[in-house]
Amino acid sequence: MNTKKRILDEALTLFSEKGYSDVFVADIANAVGIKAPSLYKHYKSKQDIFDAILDEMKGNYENKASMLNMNGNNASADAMVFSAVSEDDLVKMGMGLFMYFLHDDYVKKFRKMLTVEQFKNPDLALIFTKQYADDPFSYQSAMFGMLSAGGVLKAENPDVMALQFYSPLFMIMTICDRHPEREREYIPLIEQHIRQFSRLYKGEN
Amino acid sequence: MNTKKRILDEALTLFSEKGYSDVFVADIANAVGIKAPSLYKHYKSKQDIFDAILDEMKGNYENKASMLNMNGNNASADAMVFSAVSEDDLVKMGMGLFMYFLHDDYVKKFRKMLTVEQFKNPDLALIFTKQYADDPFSYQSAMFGMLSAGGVLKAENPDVMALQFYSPLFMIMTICDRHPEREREYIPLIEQHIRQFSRLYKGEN
DNA sequence: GTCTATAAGAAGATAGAC
DNA sequence: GTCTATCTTCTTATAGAC
Repeated sequence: MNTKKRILDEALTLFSEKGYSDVFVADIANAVGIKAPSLYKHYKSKQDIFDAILDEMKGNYENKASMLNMNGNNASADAMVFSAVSEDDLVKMGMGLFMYFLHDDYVKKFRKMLTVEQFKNPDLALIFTKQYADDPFSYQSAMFGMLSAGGVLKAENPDVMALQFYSPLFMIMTICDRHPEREREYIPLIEQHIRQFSRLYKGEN
Repeated sequence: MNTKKRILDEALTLFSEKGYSDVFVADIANAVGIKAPSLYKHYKSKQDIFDAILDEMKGNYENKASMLNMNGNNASADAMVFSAVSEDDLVKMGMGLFMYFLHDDYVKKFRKMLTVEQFKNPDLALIFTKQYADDPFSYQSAMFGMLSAGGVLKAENPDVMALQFYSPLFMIMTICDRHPEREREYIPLIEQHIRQFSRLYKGEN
């Protein structure tokens, strides 16, 4: 891989663990296998590296979001697919979403960087909330709304349904970011949650 | 208030917003209203201030946890209190917990500091998970278990019930930490969540 | 594009007067 | 206990050879 791209990858890895300020230009260079001054041939400053990571992410996100049907723009189309949703379908969808967010290396590192930088940088706070709250809520709320309207699920507030479906996934993801070794303990709980959710909301038509 | 204590308060405020590394000794001194060198008469280093904040928190937590019945040690006693729990009781308990966590100035600042320092410091990661996951889960799981056993709520997995009850509170708290102005939008959703939860799990005896 | 050498400045901490 | 002055170290960034 070319050096310019490798700098971004190593910098993201370091920023996600130690935060922007505790990563020194020499650390990034060392991870790439060059000396610090060489790095300035590729980026004009440390801040420039950070900005390039953000730009790269913005390019990636819309693609991934639409791939995962997470952007809330096409929920009505997706609801057709889910109109005959079973408990197993919901488990598959929820576990797939959870596992992707939790294990995709790039997604995980970027989320951890957002986590530790969010209060210093309002832009990152907005990105975090959009990617991990607003977008999932908006998509899932639309989906549960359709499923309720179709009688597949009970006629309850779809915003609340989305909150109750997604929050456990989000919360356990944050725990696993801190303690990857506890993943084994929590994965079964996620599946039990989704099955219990499905049972509780099963329509009575 | 004495200077030694004020240093801790101002340092916590700064650490919670900017993280340990981006807060300079001069910033803390300035917030207190003294010059940086004076600060070394009270603490021997910047790290010493951070450690003192942690020690102070450890002294506070057990008291507050037992006050809030959050430590999971006396759930059986509390379940008696809740054995005749109504939807309004559950709303009161959930909203009280949420509002306390979200608005208590000290609790909020300490949580934000844990958030931004968690990946650098394994001790902080453990404290975060204990205070915001393990302790609430253990208490609530015991409580819902009792309420299920007493027929007040359906006989479902109490660990999952605790996860589904508490995760939305936790997740919305993290959103409000980033965007305090969105609190007005989310508080009604929290209440709707608790009422919907209560209705879904209401026992059929 | 990578290196060594180094400038420029920031930040933690100490010395010593008051 | 607070101050001014200062030391030391660390960190970003540049200069210039190869």
